Order: sequence, then C-alpha cells, then structure tokens
Amino acid sequence: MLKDFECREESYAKEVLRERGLRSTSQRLAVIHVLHESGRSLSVGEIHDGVRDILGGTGLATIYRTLETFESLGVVRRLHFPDGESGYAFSRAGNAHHMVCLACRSVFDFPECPVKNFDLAPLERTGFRVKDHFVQFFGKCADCGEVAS
Amino acid sequence: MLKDFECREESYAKEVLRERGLRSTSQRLAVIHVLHESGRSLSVGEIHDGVRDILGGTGLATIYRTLETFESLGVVRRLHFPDGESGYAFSRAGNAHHMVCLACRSVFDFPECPVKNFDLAPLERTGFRVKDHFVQFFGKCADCGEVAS
DNA sequence: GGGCGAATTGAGAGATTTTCTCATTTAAGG
DNA sequence: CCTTAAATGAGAAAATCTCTCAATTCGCCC
Repeated sequence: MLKDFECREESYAKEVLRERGLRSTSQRLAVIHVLHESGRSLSVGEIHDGVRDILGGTGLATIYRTLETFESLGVVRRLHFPDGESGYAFSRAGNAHHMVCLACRSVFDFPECPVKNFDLAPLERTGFRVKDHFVQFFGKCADCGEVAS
Repeated sequence: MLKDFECREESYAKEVLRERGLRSTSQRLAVIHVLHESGRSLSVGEIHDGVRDILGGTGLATIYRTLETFESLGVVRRLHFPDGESGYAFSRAGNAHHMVCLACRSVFDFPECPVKNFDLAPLERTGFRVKDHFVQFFGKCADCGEVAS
C-alpha cells in the first residue's frame, strides 16, 4: 500500500524490525511515515489521526503498542516538554538527542552528543555508575523565531 | 504542625512562595517534606500517600496543583524515566539537572551543568535559537550497584 | 487576638489517557 | 498456496488527571 512511496526511514524501520524478528505491518510503517513526514513531535492522538488518514480505521491500542515497540528499538523517541506534554518523534540511528521548537514542535537532529566530553569521574567517585543519559534542547526554530521571540 | 521539624528545604520553599505572593499552606509544606525526606523521585500517588500520613485526608487535586505550582517555581522538578514512568523530585535552587538511580529512583544533585561548555554556535547557525535544555543521567547508585549490575 | 478578603483546599464527578482481552486478521517462511 | 505465530481491532476496564464550587485557611490589618 505504501510501498510505492516508501522512504528511507520506512526501509530503515523495516530492517530494524526484521533484525529483531518482528513483522513489518502496514500499521507500523504508517506510524513511521506519519512521524517522519511531519518532522515534528506528535501526540498519540495526532499519530492515530495520521495513520487513520492513510489506512482507514486503526485501533488506538495498536498505536500505543507500535510506539512502545519502536521506542524500545530506538527508532522512535518520546520527548517531554516543559509544559508537561509529551510526544513521539522519529529518531535516526545513533541520534539519541534532539532539539525541539517550543512553538511548532519541530524536531531537529543533533549532530553530536553534547555530553560526550563531560567528565563523569567526579560523579562516579560517589559510587554512582552512569549507564545512560538524556539531553534535550528547547528553543525556537528559524520559522517560529521570526514571528516572536 | 510541621513547624518543629521544619527543615532547610521547607524554609526555602516558604521563602519562594512568599516572594511570589503565594501562601505557605500545610499541604504545600508537607509535599516538600515528603519529597525531600525520601530523597527519591516519587510518583503522584506516593506523594499523596506521604502527605496523608502527615496531615490526614488530603485531596488528590491539591497534590496535582501543588506539584504544578512548585514546578513552575523551580522548587520541584518532574523527571521522566526510560520505562515511561515519571516522578517528582525536590530541586535545590540552581540545580536544573539530576542523576537518577534506575533501581531505587534516588535523586542526586548535579554539581554543574554538563552542557555549559557545549558550543551551540553550529546549531544556532541553522536559525534555531536555544532557550533551555534538560539533562538527565541514569544509572545505579552506590547501594543498588552492589547488588546487581 | 480577632476579623476581613482572597487564595487555597476537599470531594467527587467528569474527562482524558492508557491498558487489557480475546476473537479475528495478516505477515513471512516453507 | 498453507501454516503458524505475531499482530490487530474493538470496546471494556483501569488509571490518571482535571474541574467545580462550597467551605476552609492564610496573611494582613487593626
């Protein structure tokens, strides 16, 4: 159904799914399609609507299950905003961090890890062992910045 | 009621409230007391239970309102975990970032901002203007690390 | 210390979000 | 094609969060 319009992101998602022995269903690919096409962080409801536009009736539970699956695979990432809202965004391989526009919620990839040179030694001296980290930058994208600061 | 056991954190919260013309109610102070005493990130339910232990029946809505108020004041911070859960933690003035144990959810303050030396210029050249950021480290604290890695 | 006005709370209904179940459908390998 | 297990749909159920408004309480002034 989406085959003819399959983009690189969908191929990537298919490959990751196959590697893990998971199926490439039309619903899963539609979720990736919607997320990537928007270029923004989308709420579950927005994703559901987008997928329904492509496939027709799709269960909300499937959207939740799909997002959970993709997040565990690192293909999709959940972002949290200062206002308490959250959303999901497509995430390229190796891109753990994001920059998000507070106005339109556009998501921009992060070329490098901002804390990769940060010295963890003083922290780990306390006995705490760091296993993961999460960095998010907020601001205004070029389009939204023009309107109002 | 709590006056005799008032800790530095409660005094700090009272001062911030007063500065903003907000009232220091027993419910608000109890929330700070519970959060600080635990030293962990607590769920809304845990905070509600903790406050009820101190004050008796307290409305859940009050807990939500209090957390929202304190978060906007920077006295409390909402943390999000990789498993999708979230919780609230007391946050000292000037401490925007935290280190959290994935096992017991203990929260450790962060001595300095890990991205303060990060060069934003290349990013901002794209037109994106960074206004805020959010950094969280996950791992195992000294106590939990001993048991299993 | 008592009184006043406005901020805050309590209680529960209501709205929203997320999860669960299980019969049905569908992808993927033979 | 055929088989088989994975995945989905639909709606009920559970969990989470918000709202309303009368009653309470804080902080200020006397």
